[in-house]
Amino acid sequence: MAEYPPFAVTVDLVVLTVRQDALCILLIRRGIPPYHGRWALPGGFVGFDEDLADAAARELTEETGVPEAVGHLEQLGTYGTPGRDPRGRVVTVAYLALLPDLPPPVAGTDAAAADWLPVSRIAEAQLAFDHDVILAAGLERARAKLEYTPLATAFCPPEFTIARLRTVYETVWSSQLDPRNFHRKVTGTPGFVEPAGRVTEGDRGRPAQLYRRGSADLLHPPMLRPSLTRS
Amino acid sequence: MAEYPPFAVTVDLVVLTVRQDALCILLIRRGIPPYHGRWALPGGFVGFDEDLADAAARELTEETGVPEAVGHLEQLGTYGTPGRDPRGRVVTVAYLALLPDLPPPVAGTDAAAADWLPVSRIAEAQLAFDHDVILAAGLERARAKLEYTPLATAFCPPEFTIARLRTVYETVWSSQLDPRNFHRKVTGTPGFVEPAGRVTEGDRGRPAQLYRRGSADLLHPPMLRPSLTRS
DNA sequence: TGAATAGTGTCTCTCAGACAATATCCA
DNA sequence: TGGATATTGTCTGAGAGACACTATTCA
Repeated sequence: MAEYPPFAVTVDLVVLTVRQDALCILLIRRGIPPYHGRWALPGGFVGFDEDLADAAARELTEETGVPEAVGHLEQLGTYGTPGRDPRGRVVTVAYLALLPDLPPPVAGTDAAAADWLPVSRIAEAQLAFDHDVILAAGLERARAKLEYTPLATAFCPPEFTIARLRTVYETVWSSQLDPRNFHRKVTGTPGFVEPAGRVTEGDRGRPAQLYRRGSADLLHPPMLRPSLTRS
Repeated sequence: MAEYPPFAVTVDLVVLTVRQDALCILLIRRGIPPYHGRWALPGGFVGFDEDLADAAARELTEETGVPEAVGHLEQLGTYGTPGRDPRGRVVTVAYLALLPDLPPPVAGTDAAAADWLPVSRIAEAQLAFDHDVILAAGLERARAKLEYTPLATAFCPPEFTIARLRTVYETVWSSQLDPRNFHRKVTGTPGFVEPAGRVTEGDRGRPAQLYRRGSADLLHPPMLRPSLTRS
């Protein structure tokens, strides 16, 4: 292998959550060059004896403190254009994480600060490296996956109401959904959710049934984005 | 960067085509260790100043001789489990290529032989490395993408009949489709195909209109796999 | 003419979307 | 009681699947 050019391999994370009716992403403010002071995706180098998915899970836990079983983590794509990192030839494997709303993150060792930012305000943020491209891919992946998988439940706590699930869809898709049709569709899609047997308390209005994530990993029929329905 | 572990980065290709009503994949028989004599995905090391997609396109052209504009090439996923390559720490970025039927491939420099194998017979083939996992991912990606994109046209020559497009779907999905409903659906989906204005000649039966790929890159409504319709 | 394939029309069933109506809580 | 939210029911239109029927070629 000595005759082949050495690459550095990193993982970067697009960590999304829904908080206060806004789709938010976990970013760190870089404390070291390059891009010192800029917002960037959390991430880091892959250990020589470490699997890629393990490295992503490790970084996610380091940055957020969430146990690995919570939420959802999947590979998003790999970015390796020469020159994307001024330090050398760095190929990064991007992962997408979907998490329920969490307490504020702890700053990692190489981060001056870490915080949730609404994705609607990312345009002003001037992300480091090619992280704007990676983020865009993560957002589109998340929006698409809500259509045909039950991954919206990854944004929710273990038990949640249909209305909570609906706000997840509305937030990620930036569109309003009819509460009545949504309710019928979710409960009518086999394996999407299953009743927890309990109800909410203390809110305004009629108490809502609580549900847990179901066993399906593919939705039939899928939930369709209103914006794409018109052809 | 000197303090970070050096990786080798390769690209591997899942190259699919439809020939003689069988879904086939381009494989090379390895002429050098490791896995000497085994079938493997075509691929190779990424140049130090080369973009990942460029490396994939280069390998594809080297192995098949097709111009880059023909067919479809997209990133599939990245595989980097330690130990997946006995030569060292190799991370491979897999790409998926969909091509029209082509003349037999030319053997590359590091391949004792290259040939199209029906995917139905891959189980016996004992692929090298973790290429069976990568192939499985490529097949599932291809099957899924036929549902909501016009990529079935990538398996066809520039001008094709609806029946030809239908055999592509039937071959990739391993299921029979009603010719009449298929015709109505394809021609009724805006941007999927556009008439070329010519018809076939010399075949049995009524001549068929020829079509070209349309401008859409997403199908609304999508084509749905019969096997998944039942829920 | 008959076999073969291309393409159209029709029917039914399911489902998405609009929205009325009912249920059950809190103030 | 009135406001708010949850949940169910009804209607309509679009589209999928089944399949009869017509169109056009070759042998």
